[in-house]
Amino acid sequence: MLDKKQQRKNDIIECSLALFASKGFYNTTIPDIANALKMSVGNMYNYFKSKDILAKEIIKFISEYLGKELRKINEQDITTEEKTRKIVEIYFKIALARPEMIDYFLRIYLSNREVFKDGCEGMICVNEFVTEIMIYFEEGVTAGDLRDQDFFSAFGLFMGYLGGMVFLKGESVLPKPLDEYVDDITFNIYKALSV
Amino acid sequence: MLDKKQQRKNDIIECSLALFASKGFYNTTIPDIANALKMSVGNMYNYFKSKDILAKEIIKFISEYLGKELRKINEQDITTEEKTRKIVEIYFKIALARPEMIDYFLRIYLSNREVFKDGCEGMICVNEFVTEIMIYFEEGVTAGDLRDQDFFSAFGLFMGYLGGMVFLKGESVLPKPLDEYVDDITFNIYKALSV
Amino acid sequence: MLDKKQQRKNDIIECSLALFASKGFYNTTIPDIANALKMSVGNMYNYFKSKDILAKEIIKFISEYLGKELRKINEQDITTEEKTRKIVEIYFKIALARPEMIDYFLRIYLSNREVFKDGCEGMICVNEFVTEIMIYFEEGVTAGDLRDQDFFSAFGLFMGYLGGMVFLKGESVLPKPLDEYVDDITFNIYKALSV
Amino acid sequence: MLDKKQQRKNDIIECSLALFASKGFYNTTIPDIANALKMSVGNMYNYFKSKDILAKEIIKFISEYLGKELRKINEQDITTEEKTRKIVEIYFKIALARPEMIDYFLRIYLSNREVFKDGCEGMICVNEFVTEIMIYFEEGVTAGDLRDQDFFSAFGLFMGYLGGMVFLKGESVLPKPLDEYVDDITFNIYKALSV
DNA sequence: GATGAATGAGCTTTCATTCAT
DNA sequence: AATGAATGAAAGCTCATTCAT
Repeated sequence: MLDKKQQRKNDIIECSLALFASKGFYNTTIPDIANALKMSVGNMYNYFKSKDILAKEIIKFISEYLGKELRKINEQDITTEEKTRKIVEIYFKIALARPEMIDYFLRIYLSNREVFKDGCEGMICVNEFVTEIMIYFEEGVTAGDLRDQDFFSAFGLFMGYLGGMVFLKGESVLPKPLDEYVDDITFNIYKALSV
Repeated sequence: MLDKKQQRKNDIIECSLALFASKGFYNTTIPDIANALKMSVGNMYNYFKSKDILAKEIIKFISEYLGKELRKINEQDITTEEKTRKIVEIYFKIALARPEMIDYFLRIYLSNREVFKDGCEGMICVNEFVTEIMIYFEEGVTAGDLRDQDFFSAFGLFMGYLGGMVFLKGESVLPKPLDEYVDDITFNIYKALSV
Repeated sequence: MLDKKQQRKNDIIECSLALFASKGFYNTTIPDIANALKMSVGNMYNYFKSKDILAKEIIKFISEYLGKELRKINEQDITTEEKTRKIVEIYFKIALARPEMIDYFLRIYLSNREVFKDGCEGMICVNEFVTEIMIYFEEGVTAGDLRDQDFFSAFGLFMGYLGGMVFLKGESVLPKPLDEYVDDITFNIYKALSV
Repeated sequence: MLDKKQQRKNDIIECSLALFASKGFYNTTIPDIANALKMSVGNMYNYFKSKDILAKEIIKFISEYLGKELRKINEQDITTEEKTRKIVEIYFKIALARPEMIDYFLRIYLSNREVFKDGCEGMICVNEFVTEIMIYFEEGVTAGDLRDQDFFSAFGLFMGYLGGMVFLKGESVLPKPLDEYVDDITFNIYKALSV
């Protein structure tokens, strides 16, 4: 039974993640979600006590997902430069295969402070993901590949850059598909961060 | 009279810019704005036919403002590296002095596609600002300072990075004030983009 | 204009007073009231910011109404016994002519503490009415007609008694019309309270 | 088994009595009650077919309880005046020891006509209690102690008075504890009702 | 140009009750 | 008897927009 309820929660998360990402938080209503799930509105509230709480669970879900992917890369026995490329690759791969995840991150989570104010202070709800970037960075420094600078300065570059590219993609202004930028971007990032 | 009307429009833009940036688009109501301006709700509609139109005028206003600042830099007779630094500086300076502008750009414009869909396709409403970055980049390439790569690849790095840092600032996770990052960031960007 | 808005507020108070008294607070909805007034739901909220606030305004309205009636009696130059009878009479008269007032007092105000908790602590919202009873009592004592006892002991008797009778009337268990009880009740009260 | 079921019904009654009295009928949900009893919502309905029915069973329960206490007094071989005092005493004693009972009576039963409409017409559900007051009154008259007046006139005085005092207590406006009013109140009531 | 009352659709959330297990 | 997920109608309240003045 526990499993079944958890499965249902997951369904709701996946479904509302897609809806929020594509229509925005305030333009997606609980009836919209319930409808898409062929579930009654009232029953939704048996799983998530409020729309805000649902939104927070989603970002945690995404952070865990991204974190796991990054962990796989961090665990590989490859050079920092190769890791850099793989991170760029996986980010764009996810942006392609599951665009709702990156979109949610960029457009819902980052932009609706008021929703995430209570319970996601700082980077709590996104901790799993940030941690892996931190590990990537610190191991790179330890290995003598990356310059030892303020972590956030490096983090801002890496993630701002990738996010920015996905934004541009979303605006349909990129002349080439995202994956054709991997070389350039990896090169730029590594050039910027390396010793 | 025309001037007076234009002045009034400007007041509305400045006021709603501040409100949208701090509370979000959907959490700022027309009565909120009217109230802040000590103006009647109905009268607001004599100046802007709808909330969405107002939002679009605001982003144009910001783009023009930022564009002008960048133009001043582009017009200076300094090295590309110096320009790079000055752009970083002015961006952070504005983020400090008029945070609502950068916030609006990052949290309202970039995140509420549905609002800007009709009328701000591509980068139309933000054209003035993007153009200056393009000029900076192309002149840098012409001067032999910057590598000749896809513009958006460079744009994404530059703007994604700066935006990312302001986001981090907003989340209060940065250990140092923004301006203390200028050196690092300028260095990283220039390192990434230079030949 | 001020007058017109005040008039409208009054209409709403009178109408919702009647509805609350007859159907109960929780069984009367804002749409019910709006409907009865041929007014839109949204517009109701231009006059009263919430259902609770409306409920509080109503009890103040009633208290003022009752207070004024009692004041007229207190101001008369008659014996305490005659005043006693007149108070009983006016109470029953109002219970007959405007039963919603007494009903609201007994069934809405006294029974829904949670609604009146904030803003009507103690007897604030009912002050006008209680004050007059207090005056009646103290003048009676001063005149040497009433025993000098704890005010609330006298107040509880007087008002509990009258309220109780109206309750019984509401339950349709009284064999006679209310006004035929005036003699008995006046006699009992005066007998109880007099020296 | 039957006994066990009856015991369970009793538990539900006691528990929901407390909840209704403290939070109000409409602010107490079936899940609230089920929760407090560590029982499932569905199972509650095996014992009481609806919330309204539960409410009616509760008032009967209270009436029986109060009735029994009064009966004990009526059966004693004491003067009417002594009986009067003992009734006041027991009423306040219960208001102190089991305030939920008196509160339920005053705030739930008397104020939510719509709930008790079908099944508790007149004073059916409260019959046990009223009967004892009637016996007290009639025996007092027979004994030559009380004036022979309309029963309800006397009942309203007695019960309205006591209820009023408990209301005042609930509003925290009484300067003294309830039991210190026993003398005054007994005196007033007996003075009013006696020949 | 200016006011603000009025509209009404729509939102989030609640809850008595049912029913499959 | 017991569980608790599911239903769905309805509640309080909001707000972009209109319009009579």
